[in-house]
Amino acid sequence: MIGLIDCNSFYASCERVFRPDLKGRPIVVLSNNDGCIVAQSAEAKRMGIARGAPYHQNREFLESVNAEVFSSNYALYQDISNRVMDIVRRHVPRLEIYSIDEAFLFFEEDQKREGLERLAASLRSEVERCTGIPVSLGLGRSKTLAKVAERHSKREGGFFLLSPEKEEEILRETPVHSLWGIGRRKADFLGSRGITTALEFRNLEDWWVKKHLTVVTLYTLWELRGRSVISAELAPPPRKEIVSGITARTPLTTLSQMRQAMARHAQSAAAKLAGEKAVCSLISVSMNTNRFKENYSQSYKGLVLSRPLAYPPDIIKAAIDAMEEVFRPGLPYIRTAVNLGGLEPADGLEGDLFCSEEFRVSEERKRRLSLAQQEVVSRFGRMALVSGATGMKSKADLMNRDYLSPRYTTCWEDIPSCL
DNA sequence: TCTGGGGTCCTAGGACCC
DNA sequence: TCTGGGGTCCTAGGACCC
Repeated sequence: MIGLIDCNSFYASCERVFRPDLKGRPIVVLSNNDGCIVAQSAEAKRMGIARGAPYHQNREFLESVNAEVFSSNYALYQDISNRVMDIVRRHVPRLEIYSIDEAFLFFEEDQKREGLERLAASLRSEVERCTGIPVSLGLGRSKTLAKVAERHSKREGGFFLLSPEKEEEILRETPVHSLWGIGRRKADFLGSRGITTALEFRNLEDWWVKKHLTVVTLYTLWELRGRSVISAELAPPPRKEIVSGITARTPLTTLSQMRQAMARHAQSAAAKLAGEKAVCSLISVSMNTNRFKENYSQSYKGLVLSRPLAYPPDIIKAAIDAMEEVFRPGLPYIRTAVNLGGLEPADGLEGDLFCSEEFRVSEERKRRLSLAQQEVVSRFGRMALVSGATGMKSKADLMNRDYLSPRYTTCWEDIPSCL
């Protein structure tokens, strides 16, 4: 049996942990820049507030129902997530952390129903007691069925074990668009062929799904039939790319503004790369104008690097060079991003047999400088040592976060106090 | 005025090679 | 008149997830 544990309305629940006065009140959490609604408490969901809706279109309604609004506080959410996952791991050692608020749990084949129910009950109560976060748990024969079970558990008080005998009944009442891996486009396509429930989808023939949809959708079909084909990733797989980007409040139109923006993204991406102990061999930059306005335009440039890079100033220079090739002065760019690809472990790198002694010395110097920079940053904070090319501003400085809650658990100044 | 960000995987099509 | 075929690699774009 495979379980899926999910933190209920995670971001909203995190905000409520330190604000018990918000019990019973609708809460919404906004995306970066306070742009969209990305999480809602159960109360807000019941009022019909949709995930992904632009905040500015819902502001009046939210005020009218006395909703509490928060900017995203990822430092807080990630820390609480770590605490939740530590507790879950103590009960079920074989777990795969799937996202900030979800994990798959893998149980022995022969585990009895009563044992699973007992385990689920103690797991759920301990997580809530120790962290303040309510969680729900669903179990099924595959990851996809565990997702279905978890969704159904919301109606069953937070736990549901989807046994094979119950699958047909539950899949009949599960809309096909709510399945894991079936998004809007695929649901629309299936709907146009008269397929609206998970059961109708499960009864399709393999060749038809492969022909009209993708092989991934075929895996979803097999999983619904109880064949577990989406594998368990008990250790996090190495990352394949790193993206750093932001949507600016006011358009960037000059080359010097764009150089600084790209330097900031490149620096932040390079820091993540160092955290992964990896090097990159592809770098690309993209610049987009407002996609909701006329004359939407995007500029993109990818570079295949002649040798892998890890040294932040090298990455910053490559990003700026790529940007300058496609930058069009005067266009009102608002979205800018740097993407590092072709990631490989830094220690697996082979030296160049034919490189000069001078080159070897300079590479060694860069390596030691990078280590020193990481040391400074880890001790004095991310902005303690930055490239001058960034204009000495961080991404966070440029973001709009009007409703940010304190970093209660990760910052000395923000620790709650009753004095 | 305001409409996110960071990931993964798949597919189609072009370039290139033998 | 007729203009191979199969493999690989890369890129761009689409779809999906949270």
